[in-house]
Amino acid sequence: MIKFATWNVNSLTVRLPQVLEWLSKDPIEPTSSGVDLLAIQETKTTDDKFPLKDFENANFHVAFHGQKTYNGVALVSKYPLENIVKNIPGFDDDMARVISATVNGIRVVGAYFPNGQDPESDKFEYKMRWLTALHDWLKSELTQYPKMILMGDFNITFDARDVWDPVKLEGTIHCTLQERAHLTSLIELGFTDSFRVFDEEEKKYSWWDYREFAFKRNRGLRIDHILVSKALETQLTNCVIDKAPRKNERPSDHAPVVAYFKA
DNA sequence: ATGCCTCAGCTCCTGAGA
Repeated sequence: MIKFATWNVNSLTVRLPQVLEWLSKDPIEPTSSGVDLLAIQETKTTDDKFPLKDFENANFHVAFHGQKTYNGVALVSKYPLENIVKNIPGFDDDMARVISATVNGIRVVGAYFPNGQDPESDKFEYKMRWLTALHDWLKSELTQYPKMILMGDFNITFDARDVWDPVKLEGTIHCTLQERAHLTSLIELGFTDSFRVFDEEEKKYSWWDYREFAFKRNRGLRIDHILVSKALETQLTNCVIDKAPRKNERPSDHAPVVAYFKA
């Protein structure tokens, strides 16, 4: 059994105790061991301030790529991380959004997709360019690494099932046709949305606004995803969103997503 | 309501998140 997870922690400095606690046991079976690899987004810390020792003391290998105030990604793994690559090679970007490594023969790409803010904004235009660059890069990466997992905070919903009020939010950020077309392009490279292999229910989300008691009212979006390549999908046995950490006293606005694989 | 909550930082307000 191999367990891979993704979690936008909204500041690793604030969430470190929760992350270490969450890593200590399985999200479904508390008596079972914790995940083997966690992709973290929004560490919001520079590399010199990354809590390396805290993870090493807990026997984890880590790879991180951060910056001041915003963004920042990391991989936390029980197994050594090989061939670490930061960001999208060839794409000029001053934001720390992607980190990749190979673990047990599986290529792992952890990504914090741009938010986009508003479909009319410059940030949305950047999001579109970033998505094109990611697609083109992964197309060639897949030929080199048939077993690949692309996971993180995508900041895109697949369809109405991923949106608490699809009518009200139609065409707004995370729900536009342009964003979803890019997501479809990624899928067409040969990826599968792990969550929908097992869960076809509506109203299952990975993010809830801090305001208006959105979590309590389950007004959320499913924007955190684990995509697996065809060669890896044969090993996929389950995928769940763990809402438990969202109930913590000082939670991230995102919940972690976990995918399970047979060896 | 261009808000509501949370986080970081050139910190007592602002930008960004989603």
